[in-house]
Amino acid sequence: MSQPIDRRVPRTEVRARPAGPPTLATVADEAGVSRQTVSNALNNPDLLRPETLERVQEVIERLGYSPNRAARQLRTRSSHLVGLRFEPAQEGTSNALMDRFLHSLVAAASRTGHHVLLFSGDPDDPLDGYDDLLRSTAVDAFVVTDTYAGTPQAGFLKDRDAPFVTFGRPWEDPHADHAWVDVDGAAGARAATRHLLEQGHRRIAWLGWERSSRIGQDRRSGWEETLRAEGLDPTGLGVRVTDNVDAARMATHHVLDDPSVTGFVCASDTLALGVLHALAERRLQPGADVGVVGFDDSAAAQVAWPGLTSVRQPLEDVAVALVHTLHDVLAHRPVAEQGRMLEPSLVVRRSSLRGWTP
Amino acid sequence: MSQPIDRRVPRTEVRARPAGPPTLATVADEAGVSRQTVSNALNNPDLLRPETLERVQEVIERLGYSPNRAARQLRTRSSHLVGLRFEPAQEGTSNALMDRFLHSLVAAASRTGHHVLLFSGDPDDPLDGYDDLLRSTAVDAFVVTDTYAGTPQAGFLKDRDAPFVTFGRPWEDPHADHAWVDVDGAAGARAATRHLLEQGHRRIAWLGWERSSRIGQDRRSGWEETLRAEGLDPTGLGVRVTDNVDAARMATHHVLDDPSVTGFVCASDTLALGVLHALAERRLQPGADVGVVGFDDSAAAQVAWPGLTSVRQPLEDVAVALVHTLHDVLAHRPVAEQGRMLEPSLVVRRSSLRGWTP
DNA sequence: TCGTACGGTTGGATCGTTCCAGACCCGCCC
DNA sequence: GGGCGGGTCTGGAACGATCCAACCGTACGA
Repeated sequence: MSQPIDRRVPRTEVRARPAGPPTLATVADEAGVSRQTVSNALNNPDLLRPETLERVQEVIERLGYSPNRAARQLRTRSSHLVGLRFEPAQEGTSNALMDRFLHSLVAAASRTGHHVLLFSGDPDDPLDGYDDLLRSTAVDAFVVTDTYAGTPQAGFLKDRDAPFVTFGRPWEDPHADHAWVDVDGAAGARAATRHLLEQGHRRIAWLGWERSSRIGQDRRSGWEETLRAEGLDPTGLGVRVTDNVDAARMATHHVLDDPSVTGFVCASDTLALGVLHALAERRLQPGADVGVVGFDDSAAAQVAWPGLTSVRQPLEDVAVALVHTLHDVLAHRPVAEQGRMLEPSLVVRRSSLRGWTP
Repeated sequence: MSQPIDRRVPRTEVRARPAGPPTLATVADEAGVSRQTVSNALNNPDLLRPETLERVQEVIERLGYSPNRAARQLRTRSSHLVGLRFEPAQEGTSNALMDRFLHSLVAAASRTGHHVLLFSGDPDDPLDGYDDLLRSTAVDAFVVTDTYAGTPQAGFLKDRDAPFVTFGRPWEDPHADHAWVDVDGAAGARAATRHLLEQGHRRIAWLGWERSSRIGQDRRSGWEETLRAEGLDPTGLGVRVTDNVDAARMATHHVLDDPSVTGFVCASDTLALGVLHALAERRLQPGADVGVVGFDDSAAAQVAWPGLTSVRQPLEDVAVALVHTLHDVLAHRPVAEQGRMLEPSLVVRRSSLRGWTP
């Protein structure tokens, strides 16, 4: 009878070069210290004697060691991932917000050692996808962006006490106690309207969305109160359409049948482009004949002829604020400000300037 | 002396409801089976007796159990995450490709149980960010999108034998043996040029990028060979500028000083919008007077006046092909086709149609 | 001299899953 | 009746990190 071969590998002996990347144990062996010491070198360097720290760091550097995320995640219960449900921009609208925002978010998150995990979900179910990630403890927190009317995500996530921050204030429930960051749309519309007033326009129309859009209502209120503050009557100058170029184009023709109207403030760049289309069809010159201002400063606004003045959201700042807030939330620290409102700025191009010629 | 309090918790006893989500052990206890059996119910259901399977599934459903991703990732060494380095679209260009592509990728990946992890990197170092994720075994594979001249990522990743697929063929090295998916830019330019020929144009200019852009050269070749096939001479009709509206606008004016030119095929929508600007300045009508075709069918093309004809990349199909290929690569299966070339399509709008009036 | 406090370090246990080897039960065949 | 094989299920070990309790000198004060 042959002896069974002992395949066990003694733990303390130096093993053959492992197949995968080096582990913490590899580093510890190599540096002649224990695993805990290496761990401390990474997470609590000030606990080590300087020369020990240096020696360990040298080995880490030399072996190109990075801690295994899965192991760390399993032990610490934090993945350093932030989940974001990613909806596509609708075709036919110029919503390039997401691109800019997303990059800002990725950059801001990376500064705190986090990554962004994208997921999708059934467009008809705003909650789809969240639960899976939560139950499998795949992400530490969520950034919720599509906070349209109702925002069921907030309640849903709070019920499971999942950490999250919304980009968009809680419209429905002003006493909601979750953290949020938002851009002051009314202030943007105020700036846009004031700008057209300064250009000498008196009859300035509003082209916006249906009444059900809280964001749209907010922006509209900025237009309305600016006109009133100037002693002007907005009655009959506010129009509501769906967010699409053609609907805006047709509505514009209707508005322009009243020749006294010479200015348009729009709830989106898509709508503003519709206004520009109508002007082109009427052979009116944007800027000189009619002033037009859009909203969001999308890529389309930047390349449209003759250059579309637009309200620009400070998405970089939004991203930084979101990450900052998440940081507090994750540390179970009381969030400094529960809601942070940021100011948009106006990017002036020729569509609102009187004195230019093609 | 007081006895030290024994704080140990007996393993076999039923513990109080745990704080976190249910684990595999919870399910096993509840269903009266071992952990392995629950694991099999999830990963190899056909190993279980039907009634056992059903019982386990019922408990899983009832407790709302999802496997902990970190633990699974640690054990199986696969995270089900696909890394994508996310570069922002340049301001002032209308590159809305990323938005559409990204959503398609997220959707395609989710169908195979994968998520997309975004990371950023030093814009000056195309390799930055990859190594960290690799060494910490945070992602299973990469999708590489920015395969401009050189594509150092491919060599870098192959050296560490990290699984990856590129969106973009290996221009520099046609014998590179990594998997890729790409869109046939020359075919797109051919379709665009043919379309303008069908509209009756004979002198059709090309507005493209510098010679160093391989993608640009590829697209240009489609224009050139289509003209030649028609017995037309492209000499003097090809112009190279940087990808920005104003450069294109000025170049267009220069080209239009030769009144025989009545058509433009452009390497990007940004350039095509520059052509439209020049036409507006000359009071020429797009479509009727001069035919214009862009490339990429960006959001700006869709909302520009009077509607910009453009070559549309099948990004949804690209994403599906990428994920499909990754699937093979990850299974260490020989990839069916090393490179997959997809055909773009032409979206016709009024900028290239003769018979329309504002 | 001894107890104590403390910085630095150690090995074992643990997170939740899958891999592995083997146990058990049943029916079948010699 | 015993051996065999296949279907089903079990318990221990492992993945690679961090948490924890304890250990070991040294310095200090009583």
